[in-house]
Amino acid sequence: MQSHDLKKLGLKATLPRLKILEILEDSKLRHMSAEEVYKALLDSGEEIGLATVYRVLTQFESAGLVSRHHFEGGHSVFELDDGEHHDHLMCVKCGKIEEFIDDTIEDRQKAIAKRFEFEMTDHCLYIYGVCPACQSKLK
Amino acid sequence: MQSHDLKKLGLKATLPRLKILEILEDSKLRHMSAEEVYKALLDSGEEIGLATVYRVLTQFESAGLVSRHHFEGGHSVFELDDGEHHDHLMCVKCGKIEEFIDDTIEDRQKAIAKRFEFEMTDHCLYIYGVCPACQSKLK
DNA sequence: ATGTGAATGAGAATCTTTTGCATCAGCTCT
DNA sequence: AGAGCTGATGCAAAAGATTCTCATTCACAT
Repeated sequence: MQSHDLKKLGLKATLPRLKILEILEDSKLRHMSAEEVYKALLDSGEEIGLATVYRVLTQFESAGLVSRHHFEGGHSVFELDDGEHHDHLMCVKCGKIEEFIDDTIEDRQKAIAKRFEFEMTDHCLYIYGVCPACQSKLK
Repeated sequence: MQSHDLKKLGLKATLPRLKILEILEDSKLRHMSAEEVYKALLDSGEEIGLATVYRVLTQFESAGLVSRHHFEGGHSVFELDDGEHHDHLMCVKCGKIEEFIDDTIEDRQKAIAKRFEFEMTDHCLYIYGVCPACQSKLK
């Protein structure tokens, strides 16, 4: 992501914003909490305040750059939004996350929103379970 | 719910637990935050501490009596669990919640968990949108 | 009725997120 | 490149949600 991309979204291309984007792009974790982003910034030698991380992530969310999820723990995690909607499958033991898309489910959701006459703005599906690796460990 | 039902679940039939169950059963809100349960208790003249409300709700969750959801706001809401799984459709303007079940979606979810070899423990689907009433208001 | 371990209440503590405010840094216009 | 306006940042304090500590009380088997 280049600075002019931020500008297109009406956001000044400041150093904190660029660095946070960089972290989100480079991290092997696709889903990071604000705290994790903050720690990653410190690790890469950037002095950026936690409050700024929260502010920037929220702005990115409004701009459609990232999406925010509330998994079972309660607190927010963020992931870069590539424009492709997808749903999540999460291991309740180790926290591993798999992503998937299912057109049948997407269609049914639209049908349901229509049946209740809701104008759908968003939707999310979380499946929780025990991943193969953790199943083996338990034996 | 009678006191012997709590005992069956391995929970002593204490006054706070009985009162909290009563609130959950009687409230017109199917989904209540801990704070809302606490206020309802005060309104009905019960002196029960907020910490107890949290503890009891968590115990009820473990016992399978209630389920906990994290809607977009982030904080927890609880609803009595009648054993019937269902999903949620929520108005982002007024907070109104509709419930539904869709067997097709349920089946697809199982198929997806299987494909990733996850042992599914739970799942939830939230559809967010604007309800009919709020759509009219906006015009 | 009585004893014992579990449950409660009150407040402190913790965790996550937001906010106020003084300072600083992008960006636009010379 | 320089000046100024405006929004962005950092820090610390605040706020909101939830959990924990611990002394006291209560439910219930005996």
